[in-house]
Amino acid sequence: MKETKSDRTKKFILKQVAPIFNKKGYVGTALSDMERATGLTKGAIYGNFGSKDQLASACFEYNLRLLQRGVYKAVSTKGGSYAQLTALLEFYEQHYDEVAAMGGCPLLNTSTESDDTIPSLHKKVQQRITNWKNELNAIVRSGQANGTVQPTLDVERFSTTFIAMIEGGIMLAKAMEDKKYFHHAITSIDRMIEDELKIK
Amino acid sequence: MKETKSDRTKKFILKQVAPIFNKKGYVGTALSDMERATGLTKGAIYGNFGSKDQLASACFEYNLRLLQRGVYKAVSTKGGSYAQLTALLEFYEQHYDEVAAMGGCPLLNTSTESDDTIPSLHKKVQQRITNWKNELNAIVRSGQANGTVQPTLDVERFSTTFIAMIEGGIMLAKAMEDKKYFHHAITSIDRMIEDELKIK
Amino acid sequence: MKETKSDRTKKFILKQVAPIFNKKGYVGTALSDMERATGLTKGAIYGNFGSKDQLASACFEYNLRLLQRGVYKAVSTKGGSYAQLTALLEFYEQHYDEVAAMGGCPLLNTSTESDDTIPSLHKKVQQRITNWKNELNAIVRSGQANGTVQPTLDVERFSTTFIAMIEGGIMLAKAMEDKKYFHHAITSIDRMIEDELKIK
Amino acid sequence: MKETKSDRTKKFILKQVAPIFNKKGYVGTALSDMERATGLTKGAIYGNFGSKDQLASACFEYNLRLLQRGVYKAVSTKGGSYAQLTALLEFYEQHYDEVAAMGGCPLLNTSTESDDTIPSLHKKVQQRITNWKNELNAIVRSGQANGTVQPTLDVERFSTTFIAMIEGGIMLAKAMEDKKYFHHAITSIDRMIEDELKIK
DNA sequence: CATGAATGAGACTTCATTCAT
DNA sequence: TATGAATGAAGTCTCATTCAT
Repeated sequence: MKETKSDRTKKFILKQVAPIFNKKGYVGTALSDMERATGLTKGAIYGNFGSKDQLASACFEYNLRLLQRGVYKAVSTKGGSYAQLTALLEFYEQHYDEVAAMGGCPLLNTSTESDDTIPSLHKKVQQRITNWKNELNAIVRSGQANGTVQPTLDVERFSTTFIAMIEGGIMLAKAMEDKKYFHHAITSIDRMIEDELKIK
Repeated sequence: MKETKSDRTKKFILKQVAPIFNKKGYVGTALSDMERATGLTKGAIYGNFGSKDQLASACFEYNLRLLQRGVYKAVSTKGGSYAQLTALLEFYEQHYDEVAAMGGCPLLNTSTESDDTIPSLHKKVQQRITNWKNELNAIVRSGQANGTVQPTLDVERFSTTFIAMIEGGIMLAKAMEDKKYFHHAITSIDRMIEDELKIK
Repeated sequence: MKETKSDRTKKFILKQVAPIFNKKGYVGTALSDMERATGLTKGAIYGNFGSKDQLASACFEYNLRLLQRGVYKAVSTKGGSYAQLTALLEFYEQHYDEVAAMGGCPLLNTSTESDDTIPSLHKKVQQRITNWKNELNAIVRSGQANGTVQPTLDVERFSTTFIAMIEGGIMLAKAMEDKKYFHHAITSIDRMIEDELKIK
Repeated sequence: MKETKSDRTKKFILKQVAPIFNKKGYVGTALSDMERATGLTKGAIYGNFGSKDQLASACFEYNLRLLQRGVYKAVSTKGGSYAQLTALLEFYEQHYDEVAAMGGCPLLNTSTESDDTIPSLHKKVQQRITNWKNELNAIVRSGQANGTVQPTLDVERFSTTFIAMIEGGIMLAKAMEDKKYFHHAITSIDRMIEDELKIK
């Protein structure tokens, strides 16, 4: 099946509009912003996505996929829980500037804006967080299974904390406009792995 | 000098409007929302605060003061770094429901909305984060001074991570609508204190 | 009868507000402008003048009286039509800068703003124009009576043209921000007197 | 290129709105007035003109073009300075009722409202006055060149006075609601031509 | 598929005015 | 008298959305 013209336009719109949504938020992003960014008319945008809502959802997923694309590559080549977790941390640290430039982590941004007000986005956020957590869980549990990770570890707590530190670290670094805050978070996750996962 | 009627009205407006700003954000909160919440007219609101901007700033500070009022009390009665840090964690955990009910942590919410778009709020967020960090630094350093805390600890990293975990934990718990995610963060901070601060 | 406090306040308000009305017009002048200019509150202004309308009327008269005060002095000391007319022209020319600084001729400004929209002011404008014209008529007719002015002159046309040139000259000078345009008008009136009034 | 729908709507809006601006002034004309006059919505008006300011400017030019269209025709068919000047005066006199009906001379109205407050309009007024004056200058100077007009005449003063009398005359006639005041001005210009331009 | 033009609701803000104190 | 506080209407402008072409 060939890629239709519509498919190409859709992708183009997403590429231009997704970072705006991430920076200015759902309510803060106007269709006029999108017209400016794409050079298309409102009509064209509505023709390709049925509503602001649907476009916002698509942008949210586009933004996340952008980040995840690299993650999979980084992790999948490694064997062993520690190698994979370390690869993750390295990946995040290496790509912080990109994330900052696109307006921060879409999960964090969308989450704080949508949780009390925009159910459709809120639901998507929940799914993504659950996925992320499950992947971390899997990595750690495989380590427990092959005896390289502390069997008594509360895996859920570890994964949750891992995510919390990444997101909290991004929030701090973005707010303070200084990536050292994110670096601190990464270092602390590393220490947590050392202190809580390693078998001494 | 007595409390004027204007003072009372201002406080009343803040009390009614601050949680709305925290839930719906700066852009998402309309003056019509405020009219509904206060029973006052736009004119009255503008008479007491000069603009949406100024009211938003005042609400941000109101929301934070609300949280901090209890914190000071909780911490100031304790002696010793560990007791103070533990008191903090206990306080946060005990008040999570309130924070969730008011729409989450104002620092987190305001930060993610304002960092790319609303300079006046962004600046206030930076100040508050800096304050919070400095207070944590002070607690830990006094412990180092009296020999109860690891002298080699990177205090800045600890405080930063502390905040990141609190904020990341709130974000997760609110997004997932399950306070256990916040509890995990608290527990992990506790472990971090055990592993990194305690002298063995 | 002593001047009451109310009288003093009224005068003070007029003095501060009248030039604003002249510059910004009736619709363009807001009560907030008046508060700023007087340091008084809306309530005080309403207490002394019952409405924006009444205050505007009072300001119109205040502005005109300001101009006329000097005119009377300048003319009344002279004897003879020519001397009086020349005194008038000299007076206008000497005071152009003041008039420009106060925002132009109140008659002209109020006239163009009010003629299609504000009956109360429009009526006052008509009265003032009529007065002005009658005074000019009287000067010229007394000259005709004592045989110093052309008896065949159409006095009404002369007086009308006199006023039209003064007002048109002010309009041009203010619009072009160059008093030479007013000077031209004065010169032309002088020539008109020479050509049409003088008996050769 | 055909006339687009937008062009037609723009013209329609101008036609309906321009006289309102001329009568009620820039500040006095509200968007609601325009909605009423056109039957269009605010959105439609803003879609065709970007702001009240731009629409006001366009209306000012529309109003003037309306007047000038006839002037050119009237003058261009005549040869000789006197014939042209007389044609002008005749034209003005014949069209006074129209001008009165549209709210007076746009140059006069816009000038007195804008000179202290609306720079964009003020600038346009200056340009138009300059043009008008230059055209009159050209007519008179061509007469001087071919020896039919007094060579010693101060042409600038003549043209300036011509305009001042037209505008002053309109102001008086509109204020007094009696066109005889304008007629007087026209007659006086005629006399000025007789007395100052003609070579005896 | 995309545009151009329009809508109607609602945004933030300021207006003239009132009235208890 | 004058103030402080409030009102309700109206101001300009932008919003998301629709639909004929």
